[in-house]
Amino acid sequence: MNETSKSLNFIEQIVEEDLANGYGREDLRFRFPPEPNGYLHIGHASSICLNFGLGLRYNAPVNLRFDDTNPAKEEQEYVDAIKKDVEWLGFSWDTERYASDYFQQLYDWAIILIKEGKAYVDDQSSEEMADQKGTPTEPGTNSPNRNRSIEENLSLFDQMKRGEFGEGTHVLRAKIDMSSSNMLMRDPIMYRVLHKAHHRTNTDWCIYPMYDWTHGESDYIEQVSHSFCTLEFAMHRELYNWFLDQVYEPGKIRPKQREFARRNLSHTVVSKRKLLQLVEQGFVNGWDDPRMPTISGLRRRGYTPESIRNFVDTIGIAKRDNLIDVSLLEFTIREHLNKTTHRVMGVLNPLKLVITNYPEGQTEWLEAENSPEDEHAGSRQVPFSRELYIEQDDFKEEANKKFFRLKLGGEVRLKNGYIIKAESCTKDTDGNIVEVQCTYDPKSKSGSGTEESLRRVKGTLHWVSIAHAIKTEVRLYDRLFTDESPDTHKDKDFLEFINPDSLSIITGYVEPALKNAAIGDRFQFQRLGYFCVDPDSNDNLLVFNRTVGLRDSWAKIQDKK
RNA sequence: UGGCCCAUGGUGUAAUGGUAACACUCCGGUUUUUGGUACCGUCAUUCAAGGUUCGAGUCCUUGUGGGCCAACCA
Repeated sequence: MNETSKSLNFIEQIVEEDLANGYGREDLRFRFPPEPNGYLHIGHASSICLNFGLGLRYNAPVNLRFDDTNPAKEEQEYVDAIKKDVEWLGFSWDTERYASDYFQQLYDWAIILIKEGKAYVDDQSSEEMADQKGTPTEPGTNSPNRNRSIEENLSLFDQMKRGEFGEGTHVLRAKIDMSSSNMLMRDPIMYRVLHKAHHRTNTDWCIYPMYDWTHGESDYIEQVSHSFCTLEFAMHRELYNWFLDQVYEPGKIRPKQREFARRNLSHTVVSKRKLLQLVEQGFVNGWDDPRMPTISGLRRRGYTPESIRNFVDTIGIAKRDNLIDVSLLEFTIREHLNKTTHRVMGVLNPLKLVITNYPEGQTEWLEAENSPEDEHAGSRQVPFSRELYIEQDDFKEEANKKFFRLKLGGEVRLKNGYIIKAESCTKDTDGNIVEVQCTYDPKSKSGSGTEESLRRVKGTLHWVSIAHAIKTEVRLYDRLFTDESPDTHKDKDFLEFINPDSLSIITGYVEPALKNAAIGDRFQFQRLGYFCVDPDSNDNLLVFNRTVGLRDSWAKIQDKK
């Protein structure tokens, strides 16, 4: 990681400035603080790479802290998935923390606040409190309970803790300023009553701290130096600092919150709430559905950690609203897979090709290069015979000069094999071409060095020998939404933009070398794209996911017509 | 009609008062036994108006546009 020539993003600059102003390098500490209420998505990858990247850059510890203050939404399943995803992306945390580890400390501090007259118990309804809250343009009014005695507050809060009150009946509020221009400073709630079991503390508590009261104090407990979050928390900073003021002791590290813009990806949604909706309402088959922008979905789709890190690095960190084109993500995965995958042949829309002058029953094993990008990748043998499958798109009875593929009377090379010439074709009663008959030039075998083998023909087709091919299931994915920014329409729900054709499942035929492919293995199906073996595969059936297609300039030429 | 934040090619990000650049996309071309890859090239950028300065994308003012803020969510 030689970053010397690379410019710093504004977050890195903040750290650099602190260092320049005397901040101790050894005092640097960061954290990645997910709430375990859903799976991590590509947007989180930015935050992960930012925080763990800072840790790597400064050799500083980075904690993985679960922000688990709401037992109503959080589950162990999510904790496990998050840990797996962070590790898979290639990062190691210093210590695994939970905000729930700090419930006792938070409670003790809350008692102090009450004793200092800085917090009070309110037993009004949420509606009443909302009314008193005012609006962004009008100040709020004080709660009638705002000036309860310290003794009464202590007693009430104790009763809350002991479970004597029902949910929604009592809260502990910080006494700050009901007329602040910042709504969050209008006596924010610190604790609410929740008679729910927590995934870690079980039923030890029935009062749970709110985000604002928890987050900054957790940073402080862990002595995190820089606490980076997304822009929607910018207004929370004032409160974050106010809460810190209440507990801060000189000499300790005082965490600093700064905000950056979350990354939006085109043609999808990057919000745990909306992704959960897609899962729960069955628009996708789970959080790791390959169409999901989740880390687990991308992993199953065939994305590599390297490509995601490279993507994140390319899109950078800033403060303005953004909508990153998914084509950039596709570029980074193609870039990595081009260099790392072996080339194989598979046919997705088969058209039977019969080589009429090739001996019946004969099989010949042709040598095929595994990767033109890697001279050490070696080669393999591919069976060739009289009856093959080629792609339906690769044959036309008649076509103009721009069509480099097979047409009647025309020649193409079969990749790694021979030059063939289409002689005739047969059709079914509906006029669909069902078979092509051709002849081959026995002297044109690839790599044989003969004059005929060196002849240049414009088109090269991939193919499989019908008798040797493995029948597989292939899942083709398209963008999940038809709109580039489905959740930013004020008058329309994002679900209205679901792409009904985001998944199509077809039967494909691949060369026998893939017989022993393992789950997760990635390949380039030549001329088609990158594919990986899905976990749904079993001994009887290989299932492939198309990670991404190859760039297709022929398709572009077609589109123009 | 309050507060906070933001504004650089189609997209994203740099330029830290001194020649506006990089990547992706788009378009065109060269090479090619993948219409892939690689390589070359074209088009295209500082929201507006004032001000400070020898010099402003950068600093100041005002406007305009966009985002966020009134969950016992995070």
